[in-house]
Order: sequence, then C-alpha cells, then structure tokens
Amino acid sequence: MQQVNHPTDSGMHAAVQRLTSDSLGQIKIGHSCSSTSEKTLNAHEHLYLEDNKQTHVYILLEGVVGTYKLLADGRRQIVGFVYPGDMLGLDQSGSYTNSAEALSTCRVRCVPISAIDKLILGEPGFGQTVLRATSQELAETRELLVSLGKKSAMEKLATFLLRISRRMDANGQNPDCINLPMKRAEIGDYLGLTIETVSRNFTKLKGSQIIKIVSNSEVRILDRAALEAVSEGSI
Amino acid sequence: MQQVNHPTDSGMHAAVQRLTSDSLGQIKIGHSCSSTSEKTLNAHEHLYLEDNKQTHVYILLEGVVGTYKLLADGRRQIVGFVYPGDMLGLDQSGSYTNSAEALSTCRVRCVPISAIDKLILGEPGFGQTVLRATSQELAETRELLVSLGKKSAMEKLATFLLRISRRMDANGQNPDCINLPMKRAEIGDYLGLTIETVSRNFTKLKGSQIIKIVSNSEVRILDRAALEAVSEGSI
DNA sequence: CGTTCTCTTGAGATCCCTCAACACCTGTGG
DNA sequence: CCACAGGTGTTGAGGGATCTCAAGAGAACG
Repeated sequence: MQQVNHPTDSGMHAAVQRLTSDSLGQIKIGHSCSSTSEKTLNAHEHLYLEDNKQTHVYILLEGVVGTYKLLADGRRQIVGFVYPGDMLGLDQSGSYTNSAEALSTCRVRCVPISAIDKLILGEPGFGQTVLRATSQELAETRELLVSLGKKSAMEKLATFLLRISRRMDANGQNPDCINLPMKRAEIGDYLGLTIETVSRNFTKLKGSQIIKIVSNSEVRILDRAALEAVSEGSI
Repeated sequence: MQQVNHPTDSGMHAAVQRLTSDSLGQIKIGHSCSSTSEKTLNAHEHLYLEDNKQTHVYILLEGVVGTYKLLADGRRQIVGFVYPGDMLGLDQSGSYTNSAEALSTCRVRCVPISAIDKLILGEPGFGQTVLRATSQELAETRELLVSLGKKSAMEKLATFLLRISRRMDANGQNPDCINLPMKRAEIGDYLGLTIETVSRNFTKLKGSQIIKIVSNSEVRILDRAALEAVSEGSI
C-alpha cells in the first residue's frame, strides 16, 4: 500500500522502442516509433493499483514484481510473480484488474496505452504477441488454481519451487539455485497458506535433504526427482 | 472421461459464418468466409481433452460446459463453467491446456483453428475480440483464485452463487432464479471443497433464509444483500 | 549494540475432510 | 402399483491439516 509511481517521460522523446517476441515467446526491446520510458522502482513501490485507470503497459527488465488482489477486509491474494521479460498491466478493461508491487529493485519499460493500441492496429505480429502473452498468463494462473484448489501445503510449496526453478532455467540461470526475492508472507499469500505453514514446510523439505536453505532468499535443490514426487503427492 | 466428439463437418460447405463481438464483449455469429459446423453434445460428453492437439475453437450456443484439469492421481480442478456466448478452446500453445465436458445438453459452433488463424490475420477487429475474450477469462480465473486462496467454504459458495447470478443477468435471465446444471461434486471441484461441505453450506444458507432450494438444479436468491455480505465474510 | 523486521518453532483451536449412514429421486421390472 | 437398484444429496461423528496465538531466534541496519 505505497504510493504509485507514474513513469515520468524520461527525456521528452525517449528512445524510440519496439516490442518483438523472441523464440521463447518472451518480450524483448527493439526499435520502432512509439515513445516509451524506463523507470526504476525500489522494493515495495507500486507500479499500479487495482481499479486505477490503465495508462501504461509495462515490460519488466530486471527484478521481480508481485501482482495481487485484495478482499474488502484486507486479505491479500497474490495472483502472480512476474519475472524479467514478462509484460505487466495487459488488461483489456480500461482499468487494472490487480495491483502490482515491486518485490525487489526493479527496472521496467513503460509503454503508454495509446502506443500499445497503435502497435496492435499497425504492426501485424504485435497483436498476436500480446495475445500469446495473455494466453500464457491464463495457463499459468490455471496451474496455480489447481494448486490452490487441490493440493496440500507441502505439494503447493514443492510445486512453487519447481515453477520458479523452471523460470530461472528459461532465463538462462542455474535451475537448481533458486533465488527467492519474496518474503515468506508473500509466498503464503501466493499459495493460500500462512507464513508459519510455509516455514514449517521449508523446514520439512530441508530435513528430507531435498533442498538446502542457503539464506532466506536462496534455496538449492538437492534432489529434484524427490521434489517432483512431493509436488505430485507421491510421498 | 468419455470419448471426445470431433465435430463432423455437417454439410460440406456449412453455413458460412463469422464471429463479431457485441456490446457486451460476447460472441455472436455473423457471415464470413470460413467453414464452420454445429454440434450437439449430451451431458458428460467431452468437447476436447487436455494435451490433445488443438483442432477447433468452439462457441457455446446452448447449455453449460465445465473446463477442468486433472492431477496425476485423479484429483480434478474445474477451472471454469462456460455459458452460452463464451468461446472455448482458445489456447495459443497448439494443444488444449484443459479438458472440456458438457454438463448439460449443449449446442456448440465449431471453428477450425485454421479459420481462426485466417480471421486473426485477415479481419482487423477479430484479433482484438479474441484478445478481449482471453483477457476476460483471465480476470475471471483470478477472481476464482482469490476465492480458492483466501475464502472460507461459506464465502466461496456465496461468491459462486453471485457469480452465476450475474452471468444469468448478463444473458437476460432472472438473476434471482439461479439455474445450476452442475452437480454438487462439480461445484466442489470448482471451489476446492468436498460435496459434503458444499451441501452443508447450501443447507446453512437455506436455514438463514438467504436462499431457497427449489430443486437440486435451481436456487432462488431471497436476500441478495445478505448473500453479498456472506460472500465477503461480513457475517 | 540495540531496534526492527523476518523467520522459526511450539501448543492449542478450528475448519474442513473422511468415513458412514440415511434420505431422496428416478427409472425399471415384477 | 409396488419393490428395488443406482445415482445423487444430506446429515452426523470423528480426525487431521492448517490456522491462530505466542514466544523466541536470526538477520539487517543504523
């Protein structure tokens, strides 16, 4: 619940940039004819808030962002952890349907919504890139839905670690060395668990020699096969 | 887990049809240059199965369809109830990412994926219609995510009834007279609850005079304000 | 070297699940 | 018309996974 950072148009005709999709379906920056700006956020700063008018679409360049929805009484459900290369704020309703908060220092590229509209209409492949990104996010959200609806706390946590690992892998980092910029509270609000339950299950995985807890923000996978077994409830 | 019904091209050059979006963002059928077919499904028949190669996109004309994902050990998470006017099978990965089963007798229009691709490339507005539909589904999935992650059984059920009610309203039917073609087991697999818990909470709502259970497949909302209060946990 | 934030660990309470029995409805066959 | 069977929904009793509350241990920072 911090103030929102509106991207200031850093340099009046900021580097003219363009979005293209690379082979992995992720987003990269190229050259085109829309004015975009870059912005750096500190941890806990917000990129946008739910129900606010949609002004920009963002591409995360560095850091990790959490997107979440709140209930009237303050309960929070984190609906996604966003990694570099992902797009943010791709709502089609005119307003943001969730809030986005930097979990670590983040660098984002800010694309005015008007530019997005122009790109969708003008550049043939761009609309499909946006569609693919949205569809991909839907698929991931459904995966999370299965975790929340059907899995035990232990299975949820194992599934979560494997997902982050896959994400690290896709970004060219060591998949066994998991970087967790989010706190236990955020993992809990993502998995529908309390901090205590998250912590207890980390401890259990450590006790089974399946993971090693290097620090609060770094976990090593020691036995991936076992972790996969746990994530499917076969233990 | 029934056999899949592949749409037979009913009539070799079936009525030439086109999709357009009406003011509500829903899908209607118009005229264009793609060959589509119509298909009727009985309850329990499948439209497609997860991981099968994507062949068609479907538009539901009549009935209710449930989309679900399975875990290795058979646990099922229903990820959406699909109502007339909705599109089905809009995956961008080449395969279906969930299974779709008719919950009642259903009528669907089947659009070959090749026709969809042509429409996206050829018809300017069509890609945006698909994008808006996908985005809308993402928003609904996130709402469900909040229910599964943060709400109590009672809150989940109340939220569920209100959502169906809104859906009935949008389709021009009496929003207080809720038609539930799905069984308790399916409601349970949608909300991450057991049949017993679903049943007990229906009974509780009935006891509080908030709803009236006309039959297993029809519920009347007697006190909408109270139902909304329950759905937010303010009771 | 405190202060504060975060994480861990424990003990008890609670919500929901599991197991089990029963009730209801529908269709079938005697 | 009744008996019965199968599918579906309801209700009850008990147990277990997770939450709540509480205290203490680490880590980060001035």
